Amino acid sequence: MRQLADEVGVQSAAFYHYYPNKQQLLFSLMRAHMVRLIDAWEETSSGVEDPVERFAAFIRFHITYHADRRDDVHIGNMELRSLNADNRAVIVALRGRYENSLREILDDGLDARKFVIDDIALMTRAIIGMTTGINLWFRSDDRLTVTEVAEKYVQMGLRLVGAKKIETATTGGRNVSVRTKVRSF
Amino acid sequence: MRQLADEVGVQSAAFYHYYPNKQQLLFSLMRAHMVRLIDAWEETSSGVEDPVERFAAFIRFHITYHADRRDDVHIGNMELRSLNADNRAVIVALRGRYENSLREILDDGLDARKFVIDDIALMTRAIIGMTTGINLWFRSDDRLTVTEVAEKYVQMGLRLVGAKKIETATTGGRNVSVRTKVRSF
DNA sequence: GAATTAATCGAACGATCGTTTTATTAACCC
DNA sequence: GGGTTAATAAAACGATCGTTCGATTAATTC
Repeated sequence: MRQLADEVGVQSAAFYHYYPNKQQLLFSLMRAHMVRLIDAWEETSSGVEDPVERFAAFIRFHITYHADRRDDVHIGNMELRSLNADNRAVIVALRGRYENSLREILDDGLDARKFVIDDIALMTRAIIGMTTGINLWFRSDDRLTVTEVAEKYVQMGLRLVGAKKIETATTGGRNVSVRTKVRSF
Repeated sequence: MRQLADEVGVQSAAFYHYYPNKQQLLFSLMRAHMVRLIDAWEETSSGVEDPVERFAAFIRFHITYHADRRDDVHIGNMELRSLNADNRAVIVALRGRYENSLREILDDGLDARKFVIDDIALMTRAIIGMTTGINLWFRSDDRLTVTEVAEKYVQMGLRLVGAKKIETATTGGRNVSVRTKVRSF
């Protein structure tokens, strides 16, 4: 708390005027993050109807959002264990709501026979896992920009759900297929 | 330290006979875990030559190992930040070695024209992310056993790397395609 | 502009932290 | 079986933790 207060330029006691304790402060931060995430996706996705495009938009959104707000996401993922049972349940529920929006896309795409998916629940988790992993390694000064990474993940995602290659107006028609075979790790 | 000592049934001071401090204790645990992981994979994979089968074996191994040793893996992933720079570098290097073994499989499969991959580095990370995410949600009393989950992930993985469906002697010829469309989340 | 409330400070509280000290018991060696 | 080393215990150390207290300053209200 003293460290946080320092960074804000205030005494640690001042915090307790706004939050009853450390737990509540953390919880507020995490809930605010989740709400922002959900809102941002709903805004981004509004108007995109086709399941395939919606799916592509989701991956694009998820990756860029996670890359832009590394700290929020990191705390959101790592500090779940520091929440008490009640607070954790709230955050987990919000996360579930977010992940559900992906699942619904998969459902719709399946109904529209645009996707070929064996197990929707698993596919949802696979895609969330695949795209969230980004946060562990992505640095903006790497060989690829966020947008490039996102676009490559969209392609991988489409393959994963068994969609035909997307003919894109949204991505500007550049159906990139650059072969960047880099062996160094 | 007192809590750990309690669980071992000993006084906290006794620990300091074996480890100079808490940092070293954590580091030893994490390094031991990584070494076990790498060794286990090398044992499992020895003798499997075909890139496609090797790839399937990797996913199968990764998932079952992670499901069996949830605690080790959880500490390995979550406590990296608690290591000092030097120790962290060692663990990260070991993790890199492990992930490299997947990358080599992808390289080989690409050379043998068994895979279609745009960006090997990204594909490696996508697969690692996708399969490691398991740990966040898998519980052994879920609707699927570890083996079933692993097999489904193998199928998703094969799709991701653009491999033709695997004609399996190793999986016992059961080319399962059960359609478990479950809508509840 | 006096009264009230909000916001902050400096200092302290008790609890807990990683670690050390000192002493005692157990195991091993020639 | 006496001497040495290994292993543990009990107690304490100083540092840091989250939080509270009492006092002071800033802002707002009527």
